[in-house]
Amino acid sequence: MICPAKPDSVEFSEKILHFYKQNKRELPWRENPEPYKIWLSEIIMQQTRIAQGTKYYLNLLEKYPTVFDLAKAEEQEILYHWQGLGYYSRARNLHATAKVISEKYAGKFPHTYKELKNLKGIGDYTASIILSVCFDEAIPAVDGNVLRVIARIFGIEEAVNKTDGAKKIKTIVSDKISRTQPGDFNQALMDFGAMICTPKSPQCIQCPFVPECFALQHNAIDRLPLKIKNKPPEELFLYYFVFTDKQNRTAIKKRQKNIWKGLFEFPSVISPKKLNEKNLFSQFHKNYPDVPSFELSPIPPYQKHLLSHKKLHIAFLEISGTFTPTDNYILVNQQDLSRYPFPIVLKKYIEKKQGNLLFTDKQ
DNA sequence: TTCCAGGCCG
DNA sequence: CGGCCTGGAA
Repeated sequence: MICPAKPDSVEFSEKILHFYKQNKRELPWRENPEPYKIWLSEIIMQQTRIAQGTKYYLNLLEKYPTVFDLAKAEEQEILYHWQGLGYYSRARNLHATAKVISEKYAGKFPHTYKELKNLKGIGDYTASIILSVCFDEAIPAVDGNVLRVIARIFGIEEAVNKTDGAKKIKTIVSDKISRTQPGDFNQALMDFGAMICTPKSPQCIQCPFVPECFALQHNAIDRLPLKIKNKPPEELFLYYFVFTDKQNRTAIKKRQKNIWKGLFEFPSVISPKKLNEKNLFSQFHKNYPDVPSFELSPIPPYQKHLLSHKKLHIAFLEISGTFTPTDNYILVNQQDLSRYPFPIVLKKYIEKKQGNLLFTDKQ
């Protein structure tokens, strides 16, 4: 007896591929998908909106047309081009992997999941998308969009940001994935999630899965996918000391660890609690005993800056005086600050300050 | 003003 | 499983 193919499996894949054919987003790295471009774009697009990431993709591809160019570059230069994109470990890992690809693999990306995953910055999702899009391997690439789409259509009640829920979803996609066009299938699911099955107010009116969608039938669109909330971020007070000496120089230093690792910052005092001027001043001199004493002006208003796990309150103290460089501090001319990679809050502060300087110069 | 989305690493 | 960043939406 002949066993008919599971109708729903064929149908799911056909529906999503049909959607993709009609609605595929035209993205620069999709035009002619080489592994280098797919990899570069995927690393950039992790945790990033397409609109923001595309600018960085085009710029980085222009600066580094091949994996060899990227491998040859200085890490600091890559971080410079990465400024403002956040999650800077992606840029450091990008560089490390470019070196491995160009040296160990002669510039060609490996074709196995295991080898790809061993490369820094390439996790399950990115390995899978490279394999399916570039090498036609039928392996599911599950990103946040896919988690949402599958959780809704198939009624997955487990939290999708926990191992159980994610595993369940991966199993479903493994079953549904098109064996003939796995790359298109994976990208189709993500586009569908980004365009139709959106986090808030999804466009169910345009959805081809209305008849079978669990969430729609059970009035669970707002409930699914379930996510367990993280604990609220810890508060942190960050005091930056922006020195201007007689030669118009400012002290900066590369961060060695934790937040913004690899980027530059000013001498600082960090405290879990708000400090008054007296405590701040003594804390500063404890951190930098060699720096001559100076007049401390009142603490200016704090700027809030939210990270996923920390709530920063930042104050910039502008000091007229000399900073004696200790450990890795360097003295940089004010107008050259923009050559160094800074976190976005500092970059904006510097730009504003330089704008002010230009303005006062013209007076 | 707050809330939230989005993969990888150690 | 906690740490890592930013900008856009609510």
